[in-house]
Amino acid sequence: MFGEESEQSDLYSVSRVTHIIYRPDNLSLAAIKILGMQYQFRDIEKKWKKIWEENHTYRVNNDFSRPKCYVLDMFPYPSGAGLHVGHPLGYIASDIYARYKRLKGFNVLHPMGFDAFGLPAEQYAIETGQHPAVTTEKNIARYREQLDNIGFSFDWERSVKTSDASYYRWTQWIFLQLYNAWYNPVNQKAEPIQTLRDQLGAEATEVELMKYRLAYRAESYVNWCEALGTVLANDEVVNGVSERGGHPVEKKLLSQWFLRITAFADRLLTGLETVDFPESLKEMQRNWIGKSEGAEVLFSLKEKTETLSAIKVYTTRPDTIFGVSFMVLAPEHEWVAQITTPAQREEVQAYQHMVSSRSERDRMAETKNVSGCFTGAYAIHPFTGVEIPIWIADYVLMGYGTGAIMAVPAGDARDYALATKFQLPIPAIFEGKDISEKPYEEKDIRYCDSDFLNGMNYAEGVSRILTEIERRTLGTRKVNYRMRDAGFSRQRYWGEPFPVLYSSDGQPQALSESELPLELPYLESYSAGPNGKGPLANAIDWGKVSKEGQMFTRETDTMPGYAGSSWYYLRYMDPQNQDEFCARSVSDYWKQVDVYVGGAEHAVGHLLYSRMWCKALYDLGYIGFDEPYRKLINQGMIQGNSRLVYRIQGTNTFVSQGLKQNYQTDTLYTEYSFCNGYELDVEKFKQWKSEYRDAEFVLENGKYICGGFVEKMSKRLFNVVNPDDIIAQYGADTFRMYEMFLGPLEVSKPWDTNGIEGVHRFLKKLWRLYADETQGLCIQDEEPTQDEYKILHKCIRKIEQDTESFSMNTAVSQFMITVNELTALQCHKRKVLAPLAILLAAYAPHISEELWQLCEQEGSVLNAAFPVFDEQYVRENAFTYPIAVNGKTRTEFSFALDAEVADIEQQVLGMELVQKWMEGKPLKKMIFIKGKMINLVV
RNA sequence: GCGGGCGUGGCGAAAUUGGUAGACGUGCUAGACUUAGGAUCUAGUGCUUAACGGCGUGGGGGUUCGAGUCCCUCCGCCCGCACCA
Repeated sequence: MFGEESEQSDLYSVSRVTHIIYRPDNLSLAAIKILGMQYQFRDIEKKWKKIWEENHTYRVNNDFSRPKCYVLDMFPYPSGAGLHVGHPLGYIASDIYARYKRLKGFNVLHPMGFDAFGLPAEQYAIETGQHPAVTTEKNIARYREQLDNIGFSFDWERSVKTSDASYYRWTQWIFLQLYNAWYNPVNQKAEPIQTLRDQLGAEATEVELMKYRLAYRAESYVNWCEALGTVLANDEVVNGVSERGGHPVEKKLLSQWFLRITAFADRLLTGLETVDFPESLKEMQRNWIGKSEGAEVLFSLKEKTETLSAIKVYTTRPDTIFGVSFMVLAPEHEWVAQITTPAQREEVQAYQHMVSSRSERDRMAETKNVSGCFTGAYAIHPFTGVEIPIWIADYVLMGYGTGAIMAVPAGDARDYALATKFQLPIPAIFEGKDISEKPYEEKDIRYCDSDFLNGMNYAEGVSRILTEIERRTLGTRKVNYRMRDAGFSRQRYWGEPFPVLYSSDGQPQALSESELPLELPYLESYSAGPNGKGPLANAIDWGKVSKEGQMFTRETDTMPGYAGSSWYYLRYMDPQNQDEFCARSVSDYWKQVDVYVGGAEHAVGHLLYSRMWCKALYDLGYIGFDEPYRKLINQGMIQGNSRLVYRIQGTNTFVSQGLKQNYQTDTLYTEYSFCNGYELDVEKFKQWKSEYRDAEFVLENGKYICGGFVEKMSKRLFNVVNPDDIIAQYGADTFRMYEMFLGPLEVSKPWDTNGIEGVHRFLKKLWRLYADETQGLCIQDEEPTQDEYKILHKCIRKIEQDTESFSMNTAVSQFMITVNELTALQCHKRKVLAPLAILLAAYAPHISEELWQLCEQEGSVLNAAFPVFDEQYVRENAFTYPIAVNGKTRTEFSFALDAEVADIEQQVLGMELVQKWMEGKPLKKMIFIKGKMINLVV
């Protein structure tokens, strides 16, 4: 029987954590009691903040003897707007998890830093007219202050800023490693460029090597954004406009640095199977990588030219080759000029001009209408020998496959559309499928009019045709990826300078490691340089370097925002290291990030790039793992709850929402903070803006009721809620618990200030279990009853389960239930309340510490161990009623804890009834809940 | 169009993963204590019915002793991708 062995102390005093986080030598217990017997959250939080800071409570040691846990948040851009209540949501969840794991005895790495380089910081600096270095520092200070308010357990001594030279020195260093490496397709890994030199022999030129380097320079069409004056990566362009600011983006041919991420495409794909990411995010990455398997097939030209004898197409449906009735090239394809007949030249050029003059956006909008133009040239079908006209059309993209396709109108919607529009033949090749209205794109087919494929199904057809194509050397199997190499140059000031020099002939030359960091020069003006160059081009002196008697110029572009964030999780492990980006022995200890919490918007940007960097560093032997994040959680957004008022047109009179249909009104935004729910505080509103000072109001039931809806939290919409205000009013502990209570972490939900009262009330109620407002401490030393232990253990189990699974919302509910139950029993017993204080440590750390002291426990709650859930007790009290044991039972001991004592008589009665009903069939097991039969196993 | 996810009270949401649907919190309604209360406490609160009861997890169908949960189908919403051959 539980409770008789006097082992209760083990429930909470097991100190498996060896290092002492805090010992309150400097505080007498008497002094603590005087703090007041009301829940004085301001004093409590101030006090513990100070103690934690003075004692470096959250300092993390690289103590290799202990099991590790790495809990990471996506670090923020320190923007000028500061934090709103939505930003810390994920941080709170990860902090709870980190604190919980610490109580469980893990050495927990839980750092925070700042992604200080990049476009947003520079744009903000431009807007405010200050130097980015200044605004960044200022913004960071503000972020830091706001974050500290919330009571996070970050080890700030490990903090990184991507814009610090001591940090970007290593960003540049990794860039050089990528530059000095290539992807060996035979070994399927990145290797030092030397192994390529060995293969190519002594005559390998720099130009040739550049075609293999993982960081390489090439001339290519890139996304050029005129308004931002810079190149953007594919993931920074959304629907044809820039992600930042929504400016138009066009294709421009430029010489740029790229990362050869495509070399890792297959591993980025297969690696997804080894990590615990949300399925939707994995799917996004799979789509972005866009692997497709097919074949490249050669179609000889009828009229061969000097340089071109055949058109190479890429297809994923080689099985439909007998349905080819024409071919299509991308309009900008270099072959077009070579094959176009004189008769068609004018028409083709007009079409090419039309296509190239359209913006990305126009082109996207035009997806419904097909257009195209005949080149006059013909190819020969490799199997039938039939002549096939060659067209150009803009639905064929230069950047994918070979930029040329074989058109099968019977099986492809776009080919079908073009064929219909220009009355090209649509050969039927699928038995019994009607293609008079639309093509047939499904794969449940049998072929007809397809020579040796006739009668086969899809699987047989594909296999046969591929064999045949390769046997006749008409082409090869080919895997294609939609993903492109990542543009790595930005014509910007606020980023990492490239550690390269250019000789007079334009050849890049890497700086040596001893020359790092190449510091970003301080510029007075960071406006764009000449000829579409970045601001660094204005730093004339900086840009010229004399070395060993030769003149060099520096790269004036900088690295993109994602450079620094691609490896920061490694720097946290060993942030002070002057000699390496991270010592191998240290990264071998911390290894992967165990839990990474952040927004889904980084799905195809940061998360792909950092996975690629990780793989490259792994291949080159710098780290011992090739996936950076073991588990990823996407927290939802907290949305704004906008409030609207209705002004009668042409007046300064505002009418309550319920009455507005009687008037002609304009709808205006008002501050969310002026409202209690939907009720407007009229006085606050009047004082808001001078134009409202004399405003009048038409009320309903004496109240002004606002309209409202949910949208993005933004200053512009007056729906921003600052965590500082909430914390000033309710305290950090209430704020933390409320954000968790709002709903599941992954789900987006609107902020609602009203609901916070309930959580605050809970903490006050909790406090009253320990201390009475009038009579002071009320903790008792009596032995708890069985019921009281039940309540505690139910809570231990639930908090443990919920915290492990990031279901913080139900964990908070459980705390409320527990406190309600203990209050009802008027339980003030130390042996229940002390472990309860520990259970709360992860969620509401300040009050947890305070309550622990009220229990007159030595040391810090953060040094205690998580209470142990007593399985034995629960097993012995299971209320299942086995008739016979056979196989699986649905009843676990977990259910039994909640059950009231089952009424045995009722069970026996139920059993008799069931046996009657079963008419003698063998009954092996019955399962009861509270005396009611609910399941039998037969 | 393709892919992923979702649909439960006035609202945010629970539901031991197939086992008493709506825990917990808000909101609302009473009441207690109060000079007062935006403090605190107690009770009630899915719909319907005077009551017994009946009906309830987007609609319809199915599997099962039993379905919010599994299957089929329709409807609605959200997110991602979108001429990728």
